[in-house]
Amino acid sequence: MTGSQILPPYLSSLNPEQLRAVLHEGSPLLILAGAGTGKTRVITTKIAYLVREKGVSPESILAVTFTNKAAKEMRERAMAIEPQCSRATIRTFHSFGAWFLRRNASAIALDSNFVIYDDDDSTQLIRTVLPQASKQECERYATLISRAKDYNLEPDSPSLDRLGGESDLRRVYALYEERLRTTGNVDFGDLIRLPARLLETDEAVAQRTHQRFRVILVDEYQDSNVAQFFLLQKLAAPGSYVCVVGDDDQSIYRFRGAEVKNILSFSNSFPGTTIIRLERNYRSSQSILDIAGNVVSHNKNRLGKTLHATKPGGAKPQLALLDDQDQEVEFCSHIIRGHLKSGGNLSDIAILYRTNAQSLAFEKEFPRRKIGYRLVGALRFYEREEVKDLLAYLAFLLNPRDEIAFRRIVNKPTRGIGESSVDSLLDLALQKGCSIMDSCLENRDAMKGKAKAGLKEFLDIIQAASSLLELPSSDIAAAEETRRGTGAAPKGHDKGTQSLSILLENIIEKSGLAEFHKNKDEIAGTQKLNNMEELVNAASIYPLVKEGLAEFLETIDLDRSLQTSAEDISPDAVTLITMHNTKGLEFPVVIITGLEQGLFPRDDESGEELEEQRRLFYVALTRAKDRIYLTACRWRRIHGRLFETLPSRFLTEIDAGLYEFWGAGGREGYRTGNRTGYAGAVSSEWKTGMAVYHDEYGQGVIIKTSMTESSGPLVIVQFETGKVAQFFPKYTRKLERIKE
DNA sequence: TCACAGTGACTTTTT
DNA sequence: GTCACTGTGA
Repeated sequence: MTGSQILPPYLSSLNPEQLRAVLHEGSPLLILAGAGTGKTRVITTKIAYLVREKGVSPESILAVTFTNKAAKEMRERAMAIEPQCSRATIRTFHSFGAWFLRRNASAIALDSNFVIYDDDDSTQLIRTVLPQASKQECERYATLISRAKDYNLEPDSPSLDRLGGESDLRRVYALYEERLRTTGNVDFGDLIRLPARLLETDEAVAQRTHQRFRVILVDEYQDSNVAQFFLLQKLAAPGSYVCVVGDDDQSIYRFRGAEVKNILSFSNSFPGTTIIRLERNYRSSQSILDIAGNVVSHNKNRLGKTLHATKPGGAKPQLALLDDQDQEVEFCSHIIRGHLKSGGNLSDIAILYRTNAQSLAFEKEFPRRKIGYRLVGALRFYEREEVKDLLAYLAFLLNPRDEIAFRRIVNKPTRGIGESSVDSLLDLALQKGCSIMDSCLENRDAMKGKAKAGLKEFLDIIQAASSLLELPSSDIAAAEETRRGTGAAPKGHDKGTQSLSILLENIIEKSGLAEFHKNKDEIAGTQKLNNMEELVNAASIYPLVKEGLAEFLETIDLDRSLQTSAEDISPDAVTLITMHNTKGLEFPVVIITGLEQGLFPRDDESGEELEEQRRLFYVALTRAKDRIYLTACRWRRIHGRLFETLPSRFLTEIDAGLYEFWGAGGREGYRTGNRTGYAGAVSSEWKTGMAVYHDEYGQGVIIKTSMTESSGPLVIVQFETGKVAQFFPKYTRKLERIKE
């Protein structure tokens, strides 16, 4: 360690590469930080170091991440070293975009009270511009438009065709944009695209922004998309310091527009870039890193780095070849029981899978076996009908041009306002260019019978709610204060100030949503009323003013991870989670299930997609600290049909010796009723030169066999068609020996 | 406006 | 196998 005695403790505890990354200055910096190498530590230390030692003002630092969780952690850890860091802008990309747009709203002809549309809202908006299209078509358009925005493409961009979408994508995209501007709202893509565009076209805004942010840091850079890259370029002035941190091997969001090229070619885009690799891994044992590194080494498109464990050795990963999902559950239960017996906790263990549907088998069986579990990611609180209903009332209060919110709530619960009445009110608003609320007020007398009464009812609800927000209040300044902060949820509001919860309660009662959903709960045994109450609770920390409402809605729109109190009741539980959702997490014991060809990877995945799946496997493997178990089932039920499968090609790619077969080599086998796992039997009946037959591929010859004691039999067959395939012969009956 | 049955679709999802 | 969309009929 170089002169560690003169460094303050927060720096002297870093390893040499980490320290170099923290101290670096004078050129763009790309930190290639492998899994578990202390990436967050480096970036937070760097922020603190700049403020503390280099006299950089915290206000001039902008650090962006992808998730709220990461932003929160980054802020807290930087503040722990240097409290002044609370004044730095540490946000997610999208929350920075929203902040930037509200602050510069007038420069881009937006009302700063805009609401952020989610994917579902976007789909609804497309439905209104394409009334003849089916919901599915509209969803497809919404996805394509969202992707177009990820790639920073406009309706008239020549390369829009490359998205491979429908022929009239341009037309629909243009219609959608026009309608979205009419509502005055923005979608997720706009939160990145519009700030970039504004910085490009408005010299004054650009100058102001460049003057303010002198240091720009981006975390998880491998997940950035083209639009985010573009925004980064526009944010960076000639004198700015740009530092990005990421791991090209962990880029797993291509399907959402993430562009690995951003990190692969960062040094081309920012000439003079210094690259620092962090390869000392503090999380996993060497055996785990060996297999992970071996897996990802099969990718061509990578910058390349090798992780070294600070924990040498460790248990080899174990592969269990199983019959079916029942055995998979049995196997996982067995591992869990064993772990508990040796003094471990349930929360040490994570069961990973590729698709959410795979969690079902575990969910069904674990309660019976008294295994507590925690299902991550599947609960979509904000997508629930009743939650969206209530949020739509709130959105409409904030933005009376919000067509999607209006359509959702005007006749819910039913008040006799039919579709034609809704359309005519909207048409009139569109013609006059006035808000939907104004259109309703102006035309209320022109409506007939039932619709007239219904509309009056609706307007009364909105106006009553509205008036709650317009009470004279001295807290607007306080709300502004919160808003100006770092994006953290407000800590609360002054005593004596009324809470936003009052507004939500009022709407739930007066609108009839309470009655409406209470009835549904009684019939279907659902928890809709409770879910709305959950939202009321969440609103309690915001003040009862328009700004408080805006803050509340933005937090909800941009941070959907908010857990309800009903969750997380069992503190010690096994984690059931998709591989995608594990990014950034770690567990002592990881079981990766469903390693079958057709499921992971899918058979239609090749090229870039296949490489991304391999990276996903890499991410999954590097979550483990001590132990990894892998499972592959011979029979897998998908969409209700039973398929016979082959082990994942990712398994056959791995060098023999990097993992062991579970149950092999005299280890205690396990039994499920009368059946035994396939892995126990090691066969030597397969030899090089042997003629074999396969149902799909026809005749072939074994060109290679591998038969190490620990890794069991593996044969490579060349078929007459020219195809070469690898098999675990005991595992698949598809391969038969041809008797001479 | 609602209830029903037939049809088809079905990865991953930070924001 | 499950869910949600879609169209029909009351």
